[in-house]
Amino acid sequence: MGRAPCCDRATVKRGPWSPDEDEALRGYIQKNGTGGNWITLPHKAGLNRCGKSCRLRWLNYLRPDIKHGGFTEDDDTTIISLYHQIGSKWSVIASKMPGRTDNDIKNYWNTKLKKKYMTQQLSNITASHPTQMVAPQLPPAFFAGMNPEELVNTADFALYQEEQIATKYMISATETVDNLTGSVSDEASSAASSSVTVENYNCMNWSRSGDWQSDEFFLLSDHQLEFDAAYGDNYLLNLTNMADYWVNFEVVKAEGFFNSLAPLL
DNA sequence: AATAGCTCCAACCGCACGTCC
DNA sequence: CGGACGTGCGGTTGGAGCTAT
Repeated sequence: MGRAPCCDRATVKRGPWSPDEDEALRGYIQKNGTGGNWITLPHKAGLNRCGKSCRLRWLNYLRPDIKHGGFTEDDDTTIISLYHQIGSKWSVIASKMPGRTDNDIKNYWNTKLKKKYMTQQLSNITASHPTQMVAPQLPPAFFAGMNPEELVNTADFALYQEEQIATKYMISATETVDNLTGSVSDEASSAASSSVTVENYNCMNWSRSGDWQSDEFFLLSDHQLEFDAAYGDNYLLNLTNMADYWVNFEVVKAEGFFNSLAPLL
């Protein structure tokens, strides 16, 4: 059984806030503060709203000294740097940027900065990833030689799972980078201009032949970079080596390998 | 001018965590 | 100790406005 909702959705107002509601909330909080209880606040303020909705409206919009939009190049650099270090910890990132809300930064990231960041990272990858791939020494993986079943229920298993998934995508990403005949920036800007939503990246057939589409390119790059952000450059390097190996020598075996892992993933 | 596609962002949702009783 | 409750967070959605065809 799920947890009971914090308020009755059938009776409280939802959706966009009216100017009157904004004024009622602003006026009440400026006069009385939040009282440390958002659940009872809407009733006291004469608002037919959920407490969570009031809190969100105050923190993200009505609170004094909030900056909306107008992100500068310096802001971009700060956000990208922090994202690279800590990932999508929007509240932490917002805490480093006075006047900015986590929601604002998150939206800005998802609509603008993400593409900029990915383009930067892809440029780095292609610059450090020559077309002539080099077979790495074996074993290339962190967990090579270990029995996956032994990792089940251990703290490492989640990382192991992610490594397998990441490896799968690194293979595709490596192929993608190598298959690009035009410049990366051209491909990236082309992809960025078309908003592509792929609902389930697992549906991708990683071993299929044919030309790569821009959405696939970005999809793969996205995951590649997420893992990079999560585990750092060394992790990316290892995965790149793994991908090189599979792509160069073991494509067929790799497919079987991943199929055998499927029950564990 | 119509409309289909895209971008942007306010707001919602559900989960995790901390606190209180 | 554990259940109830409030809060904070990241992910996601819906729709208004904009742009391209």
